[in-house]
Amino acid sequence: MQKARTKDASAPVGRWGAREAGIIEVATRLFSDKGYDGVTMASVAHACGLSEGTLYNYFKDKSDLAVRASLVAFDAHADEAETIVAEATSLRTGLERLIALELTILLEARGMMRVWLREVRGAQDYPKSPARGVLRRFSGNLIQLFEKFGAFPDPKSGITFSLIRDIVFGSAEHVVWTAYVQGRLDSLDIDRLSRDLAAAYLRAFAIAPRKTRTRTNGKARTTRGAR
Amino acid sequence: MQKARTKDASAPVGRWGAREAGIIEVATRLFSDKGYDGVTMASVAHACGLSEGTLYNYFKDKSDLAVRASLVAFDAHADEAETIVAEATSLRTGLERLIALELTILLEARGMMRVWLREVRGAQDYPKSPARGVLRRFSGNLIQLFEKFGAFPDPKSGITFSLIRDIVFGSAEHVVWTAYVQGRLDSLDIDRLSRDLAAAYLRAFAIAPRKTRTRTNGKARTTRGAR
Amino acid sequence: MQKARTKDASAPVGRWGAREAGIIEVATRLFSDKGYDGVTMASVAHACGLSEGTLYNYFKDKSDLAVRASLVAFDAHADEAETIVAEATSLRTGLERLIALELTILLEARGMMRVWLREVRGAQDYPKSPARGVLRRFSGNLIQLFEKFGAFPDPKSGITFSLIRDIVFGSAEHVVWTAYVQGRLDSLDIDRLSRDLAAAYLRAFAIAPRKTRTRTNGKARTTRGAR
Amino acid sequence: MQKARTKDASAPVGRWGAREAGIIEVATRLFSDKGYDGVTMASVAHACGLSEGTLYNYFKDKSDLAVRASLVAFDAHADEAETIVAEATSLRTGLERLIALELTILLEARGMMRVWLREVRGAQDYPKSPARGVLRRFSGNLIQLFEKFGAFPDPKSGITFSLIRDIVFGSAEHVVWTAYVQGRLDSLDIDRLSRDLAAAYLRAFAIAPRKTRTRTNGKARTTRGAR
DNA sequence: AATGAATGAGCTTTCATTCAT
DNA sequence: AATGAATGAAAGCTCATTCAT
Repeated sequence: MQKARTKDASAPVGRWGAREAGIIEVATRLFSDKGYDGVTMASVAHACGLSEGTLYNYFKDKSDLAVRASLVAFDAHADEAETIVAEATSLRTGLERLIALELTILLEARGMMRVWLREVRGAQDYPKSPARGVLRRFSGNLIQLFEKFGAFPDPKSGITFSLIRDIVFGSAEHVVWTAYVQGRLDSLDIDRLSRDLAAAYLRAFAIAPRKTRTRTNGKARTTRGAR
Repeated sequence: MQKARTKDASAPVGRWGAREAGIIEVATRLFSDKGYDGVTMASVAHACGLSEGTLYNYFKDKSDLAVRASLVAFDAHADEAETIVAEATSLRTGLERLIALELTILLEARGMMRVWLREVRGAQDYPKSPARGVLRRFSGNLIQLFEKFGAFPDPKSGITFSLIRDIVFGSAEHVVWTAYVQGRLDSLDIDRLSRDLAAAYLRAFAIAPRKTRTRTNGKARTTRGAR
Repeated sequence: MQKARTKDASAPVGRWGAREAGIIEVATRLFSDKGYDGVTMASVAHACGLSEGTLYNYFKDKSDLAVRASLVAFDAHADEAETIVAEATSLRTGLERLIALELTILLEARGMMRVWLREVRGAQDYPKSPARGVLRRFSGNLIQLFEKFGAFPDPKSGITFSLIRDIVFGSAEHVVWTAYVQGRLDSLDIDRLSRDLAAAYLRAFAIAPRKTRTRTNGKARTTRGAR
Repeated sequence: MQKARTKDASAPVGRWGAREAGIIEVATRLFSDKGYDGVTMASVAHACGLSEGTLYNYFKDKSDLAVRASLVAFDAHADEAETIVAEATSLRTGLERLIALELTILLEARGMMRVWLREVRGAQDYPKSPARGVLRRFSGNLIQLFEKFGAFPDPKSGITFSLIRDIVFGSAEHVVWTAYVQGRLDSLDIDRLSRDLAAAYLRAFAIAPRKTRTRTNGKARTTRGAR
């Protein structure tokens, strides 16, 4: 799959990499706008100022291009998410920023998510490793945020980190989709939405501090402690 | 295939309806599995044991087939949802059952939702009335459930009914999708999941009784009753 | 080709003939409006209040229907032309009326002419006899009109009856077609056009009286002699 | 067929143009023989030794192919007509040559006229400019010929330039069509026919010199002035 | 005779992919 | 490496025709 990199590690790779990166950048924009089926290889080539055949020197086929573009996109997003978690000074603000990030991604790259889901997660035979890794890195940040602040859902509540992830990401997706379908994308107030959703989630996820963390006031303000 | 007009005079309609219903049933399964673009008219015809042209005796075009299939599916689901709301004795149990219904639908017809959104809601020229009506009837039930029990989100929380709908449906979709991708569909415990989610939502949606309702003891079992 | 007429010569034939005539009438209207390719057997059946299969009890196939309809139409037109010739009191007025008839036919049944040309005259294997006969009868009337008044083109002019027929019919066809394409059909003044064209033709066709007719003063003013 | 890009740098355009021209040539022949509906893209491709898809690299769709083929044909013809008018030394000889040209065109491309009328003049949305221009250039030459020699129909005769055009073109079309149907195409004597028709038309169109032209000796006899 | 659902060949068009240059 | 013309397998859809009832 991977295009045979030249033996020389220096410039050629860079050159080559630059060309590849350029294609991916263009393709990402197109996929985001029009979705997988709405993009033709010809349109990608044209937008790159290349010929169709050239694309096949860099990517095995259309699916490969989509997958690689997805990986790059998600990799970047995962980096942002990581930064958010690292810089977070409270669970609440961190959560707000993660939600805002997710909403922004969906807003800007609605189609890319579909591509990801369809081509990456959907393909059984695709080597899961890189995709898995990136996805894990991305959605894992949400969990790490909670762990960073020693916030764990009460086992009795049935809420798991996995469920939290589904709720946060699923809700965001549906919110954006609904807005899109109703033609309200422009009026989406991401900041406000993120705050409201974060607050709701913190109420929802019966959060309890974990013993490992030195929590003086332990049990009491679990929910509130999330502030 | 078989003409088989029964002797009974009213039968033809039934027969014809049966054929149509049969096609819709097959198409629903295919759309659910593969999505709109993944299904060809030829594949539907083949799966029905019919020729391609025959489909066009029953459905104007592919979009019409998808829309009609969606309507049938959602109509049935809307009926179920209505019953649930009507029979609900508490907000909590009603919510649990609505969530369970949604999870079940998604489990059985994952792709159909997409088809609906794409072909029905997306098509500007399609006579909105039936589609709109069905959709409203379906997703509206969630809201009606809350209203039935006089439960309204606190305006200060930023939570609206629209947001509630997005959270409930979006989360459900993502939960099922994740389970599907991870091959855990069979081990989904819908009942437990529904209970846990309902409980989380009731905590999340800062519910307050509404003054307009003359329910002297009102406040009592609204927010708290939801517990 | 001909549908097996029932043995009984009386009513059944009439009945059957009436049904057939009805179909032809409807088909003629449709062909005239939309042309051969613009008409589907289904549309004919629907317009007749019949089912598609029934048409095939009366007509071998679509071409047969078109041919038979053409024959009927041209037969009727030939009758009209015959009447015009029979009633004509002068070459000029007779010519005017024949031209007017031709223009009217083209105006009302533009598509039918095409059908005739395509399916009847174009088909090599179709038994030429009936079609040939009708056509001869129709276009032959123009020649008979000239003969009736002893008007024969001067052999030295190169003008033959065949050429006269081509000029008269060809011009009419082009006039109507041009008007149609330019959307001026409604403003066509058939009477005036017929008069002007007839006059022009009489100037054009160097007409000489034939000896057989006792018209002593014949030769001189050909144009005027045409009166 | 053969890729064969010549070494010459300017050649590619030529080559490409040659390929396109080759397709148009083949298509023109087919359209001429069978008419628009009688020609399938597959048949064109096959006749070119190309695959169907290839046609779409050169032409947007079937209509585009027909239109472009028409334009090429009419453009060439319009050039010829222009030359004839420019070189004409008398109305009579010019008219004879224009008629001969028209007869030749129809002989070679009977069906193309229909395609032109249907696809080019019939299409409202087609950029009228090139098509309009070519058509005007072509049929306008007939009128310009008359104007060149100061020959204008007598207003009282009802004959207009538009009608002259219809008569000349319509008659030619019908003459060729009749000959075709009767299998006499080979025996058409175009030169003689052109002379006879031109003479007839000059008798028919009550031609008068126009006052605007300073032709004091206009000498009255319009018919004769046309000589 | 009449029906009309079923057929299936055929149409136009798209597009991922290949390969000679 | 790059090109881009050529490919050909689908796709959605239409419609004349058939045939069991």
